[in-house]
This record gives sequence, C-alpha cells and structure tokens, in this order.
Amino acid sequence: MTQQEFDSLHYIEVALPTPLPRHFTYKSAFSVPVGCRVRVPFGKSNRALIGVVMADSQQSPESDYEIKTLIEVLDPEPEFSPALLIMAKWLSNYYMVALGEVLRAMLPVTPPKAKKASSVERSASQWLPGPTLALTPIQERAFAALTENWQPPSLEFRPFLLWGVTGAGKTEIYLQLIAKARQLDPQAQVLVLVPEISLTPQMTQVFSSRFPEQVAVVHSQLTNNQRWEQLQRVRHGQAAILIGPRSAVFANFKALRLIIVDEEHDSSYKQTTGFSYNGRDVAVVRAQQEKIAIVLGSATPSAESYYNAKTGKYGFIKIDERVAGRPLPTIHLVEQSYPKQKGLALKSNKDPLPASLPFHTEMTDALERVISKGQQAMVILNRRGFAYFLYSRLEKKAIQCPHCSVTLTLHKRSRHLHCHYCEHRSSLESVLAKRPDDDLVAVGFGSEQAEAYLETHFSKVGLARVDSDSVSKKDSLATILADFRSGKTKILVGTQILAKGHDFSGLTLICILEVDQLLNLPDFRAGERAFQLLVQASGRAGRHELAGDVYIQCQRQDHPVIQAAIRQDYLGFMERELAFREIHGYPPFGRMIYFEINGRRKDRVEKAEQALGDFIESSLRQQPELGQGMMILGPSRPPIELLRGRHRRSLLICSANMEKLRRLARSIASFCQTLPRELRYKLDVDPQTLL
DNA sequence: AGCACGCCGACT
DNA sequence: GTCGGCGTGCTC
Repeated sequence: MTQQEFDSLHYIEVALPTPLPRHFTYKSAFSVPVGCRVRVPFGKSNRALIGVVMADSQQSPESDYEIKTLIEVLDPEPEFSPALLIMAKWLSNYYMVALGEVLRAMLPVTPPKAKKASSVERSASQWLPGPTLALTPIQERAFAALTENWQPPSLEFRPFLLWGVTGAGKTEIYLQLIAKARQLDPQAQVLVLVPEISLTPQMTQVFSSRFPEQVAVVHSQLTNNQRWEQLQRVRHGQAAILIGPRSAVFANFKALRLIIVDEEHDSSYKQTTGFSYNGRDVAVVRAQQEKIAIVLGSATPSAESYYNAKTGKYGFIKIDERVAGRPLPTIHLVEQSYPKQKGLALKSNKDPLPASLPFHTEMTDALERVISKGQQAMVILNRRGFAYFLYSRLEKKAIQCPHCSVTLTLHKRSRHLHCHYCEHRSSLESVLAKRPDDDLVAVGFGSEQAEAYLETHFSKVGLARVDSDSVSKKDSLATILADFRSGKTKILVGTQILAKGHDFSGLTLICILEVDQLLNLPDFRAGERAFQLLVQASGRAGRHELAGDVYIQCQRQDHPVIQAAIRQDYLGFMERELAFREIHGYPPFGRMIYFEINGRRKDRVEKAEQALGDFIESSLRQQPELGQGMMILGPSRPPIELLRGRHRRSLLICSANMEKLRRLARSIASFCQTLPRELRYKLDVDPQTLL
C-alpha cells in the first residue's frame, strides 16, 4: 500500500435504519459528502442497507470490530441538506428514536434505476393561470396581518394560526400568500401540508390552475418513481409549490420560505406506526429552524394550537364569516330513535337481515325534501360495517375477535364478521354453523346498514357509500366523489371520510348519526374530536348559493359539546375545553409521553408490568423531586388489552415540566430495553390517542 | 428492525 | 429421523 493510498482511506460514519442509537463505520477509498446516501453491507449475511453519511474522517477509529467497505454511493450530491440533517437530529432527540429511523421516515424511496425520459413534461396543458379572486374585507385584513412582517429574502419566523369558519375562503388566502411570497422572492418555494384524505385532484387543481406548471404533488398512490420525480423537481427548484401529506414535511427544498398546514387539527398528521411524529409539529420546528413563515389553518383548531395562539406564542387571525355573506348552515337536533326491538334476530343464514329504522322522521323528511328539489345530501356516521357486533343470547355476550379484545363487526353484504383492528375475518356461515342452537342478535348501527336503509327508501336516486370498505380499490374514492360532483349520485353515506374538506355546490343537507358514541370514548380528547367532526361535517353544507341544513341525531342533546356544536361556537367550546384540560393537567397545559409493553404471553407481560411499576416507584423514592408535578397513570390495562394476539400494558406520564418529563421518560425507556426480547415496547411522545 | 442460530414439538 | 415455530443475540 502506497503512502498516498493510505492517506486517502476514509472512515465514513453512517446512520442506518435500525433502532440502534449509534452510527456504523465503513471504509471508503474516497471521501463521501455528509448527507449522501450510501449502500453498505450489514450483519452476518451482509445484506445491503441504505444509510446516510453523518461524518467522514481520515482517522482510523479505535475498534475491536471488523470495518467493512461501503458498496456504493447513491447520490452524486447530498440528498440531505445540512438543515435537514439538523432537523433529523432534533427529531431523533425529541421523539426518542434512533437517528436512522428518523432518516428512514424522511426519505423512504430509492432513486429510480434507469433515468427514463419523462413523458409527463406535466404534455402539460397550456393552462392560463386561474383568476385571482377579490378578497373580502375580512379576508383582506387577515391577509395583511399574515404578511405584515414579510421582508425578503427571509420571511420572519412567527407561526400564525388562521382560524376561519368553514367556507370562510381559507384556500384563497393560502393562494394569495403563495403569490405574495413569490412576488417578494421569485425563487421562494412553499410547502402545503394537507390531510392525506384531502389530496384529491380537485384540491390540487385549485393550486395548479393558479400556479401552472409550478406545483408538485406527492401522495400515497404514487409509485416510487413518480414520487421521486416530484421531489426532485422540488429539490432543484423547478417546482415552486409542494402539496403533500405529513411526510412531505421532510422534503428537500432549494429555497423554502413558507409552510402552510391546512386543517392543522387533523389527526392524520400524526404518524402512528414506527416513528410517531406529528407532521404539523415538525412543520413548526422546521419553520423555526429555517427562519421561515408558517401558517396553520383550520375551522376547528386543535386545543394545542388555539392555546399557543391565545397565549401569544402564535399570531391569531380570525375569520368568522363565510365568503359573500353566505350563512352557516342551520343545525337541527333530533332524538336518537332506536327500533323497539333492540337488535336484529339472526336465526339462520337465510335471514334477510332487514335494515332497521335508525332515522328520525324529521331527518328522512329533510332528505326527501332535498332530493325532490334536485339537491344533494350526505349521511355521516362514524362506524363501518352493518352492525357493531353479534350478541349471543346463549352465552350472554358479544362475539369477540380471537386476537383482540374488541367485538367483531358484522359486514352483511360480504357475509362475514370482521375485526377492525387486526383484519381477522370469519364467514357468517361458519359462525352460524358453529352455533346451531344459539340465538344471535345483530346490535349497533354502521354505515352499511345506513346504506341498506337508504336504499329501501331512496331507491330511485343515486346513492353511494364511502368508507374504507367501499373505497379500498384504487381510485374508487375519486370516482365516487366525481359522480357526486356531477350530480349522478344524490346521496353519499359514509364515515368520517365525508366530513373532511369537500366542497360540493349542490350539497345542502348533512345528516349525522350515532353521535353519542363519539362523546363516550375513553380519551380526554373525545370532546374535541366530537366537536371537530360535527363542525367540519356541518361545514360541507350550503357553501355556495344554496343554504344548508344539518341534522344531528343523538340522545345526549344537552351535552356541552353538542350545544357548542349546534351554535358553531368554537371559541366557547375551546374555552370550556381548556378549563377542563387545565384542571387535569392535560395537554396543552401538560405534555404527555406514552409507553406500551406488549407480548404474546400474558403472564410474562404481567410480570413486566409489575417490574415496571416497581422501577418507577423506586426511581421516585430515590429522586422525589422527579415526581413533583408529574402525573403517572399506570402501568395498567389499556382499553384494548389484547391486540393482534399480543397482551398490552400501558403507561402514561404527563407533566408541564418538559425537562423532567423527558428525564423520567429516558429512564423508563432504558428500563424497557432491559426487558426480554419477547416483550416489545413502544414509546410515543405527544400521543394523540390513548387507546 | 431484520436476520441467523438454536432449541423443542408433530409430521412424511 | 426432519420441518418449523419463536426466543435470543448481534449488527461497523
């Protein structure tokens, strides 16, 4: 080996997609820039993994292990900018996950093998830019306040919460913010985060018709290559605007200047598997680190964002009237009327399972009225399937999933029982055959039953169901929505999917059923969720020339959430909600970190639960100050104790002192790492749901 | 996390 | 006698 070759040997520190909180060192004959992705051999079988270069040193590390040589460098120049790497490190620390896992979430796609000619070049039609709409005076004031401190080239970092009632024209404000940012700095790029479900062609077309050929879009249905192509356009500054769901917050921009988070309250911003980040929160951190402008918009902002606005951490812009003076829909409360016979007898597999009558006559009258006028309606209820469960009169209990502690949902059309947590299925025939002497009753009311009922009463009008069962096929949601838009169908019946963001000019009636169950969920955010659903669903009606009506069918009509929702009183609701949260120390007053231990064998899980409880108790005895102002719930059984065949125990720690909270969390995490490998543990910083 | 290795049960 | 379940250990 010559002196020169020796000098040129480089030791490359690589972050790899494993949960191990350390880097791995590889040899390379060349230097590799920090932020480039590399392919390296890993483990006994030397399987090839893609990692990210974190450092390059010519000094040989002190090692008692073999240093392997990297296979190839994938990027000619770094795919991760220094700013993105700083953010990745911040996220790794904040969410307490290994850096490699963060990086994997940030760039999950590999570059296309061969560079093929792009056919999209987006034949793109020669659209003329769509017209800029005149802002109403109240929109104008909002726009002026949002842009007051915009001084190019950097738009001052100060997050704004834009609270605008449904139909207030937030999108037009977003469009003009983008135009203004581009006017101040022609190179400026803008990130628009939207809930995955809102990423429809209609939605993105609003942006691409105003900014022709400047919009890149990423969504879950793209192929790897398509996604890569879109992100490359952003990276090289060829696209000015990127529209995407939560993962788009990690995109590499050339000159990002503004972030817009639409429907910032939406729960889909929270990733729930693996590295559970919140895309909205990451967006705020990114804006802060890159010193750029950020606007969070919603008709029903989350308690966290409202609190930040109220306390002055965020600027607060209110738009409390619809454009063109259009009224908010009129909301009517009607009794929840169940059929006298509770449940439907299921005597044999020939039983036709007739749909029961869960609709109040005021509601069906309203439906008939709207249909007779040629207008359209949505019927929303938050439960899939036909009936919530089958009750066995013989055993005096509901039929449960064999792998989860939940009841199986009856899907009548496909004639099976389905677990909505683990996807277990058993055919109705086999269940009935196994219980020849049983007397089974279908209880509870889901979207499929609502559809069946509506079919018998409105058979002559076009009707379609929208839930994850009916839209699982690719593009079917788009087709259903297009048919509704064109007026081919008159009634859509479905789950929460319908409540979000849609804008149909002929839609004048919204019916919301089964509201009580929303209020009863064992989660401190149940009230907030229910309020958001009711207001967002109501907001779909009467957005254009025709006025809208909303019927809410429930039993607890005097519940404060229902009362606030019928008045569309967001501020009143949120003040009450914050008072409740403050008493209990819940977010946004305290912060939460959630732990879960799970395993196949119940006795081992219970033993670990005991050990964890003992560990926490002794930690607090040794450091009493750690327990002050700390709420510790558990370890205990979560509402769904058995999930996918694994027994679970959960622990929630909550405190207003972030530093203390994180200190305790780190110590709990290191305890959990000592548990035997058959037990897995999960850690969730800022959990969104506690089920 | 993934993967190999190694240990016990029910099969051709 | 082995196939295969999952429990354990290791990864530059």
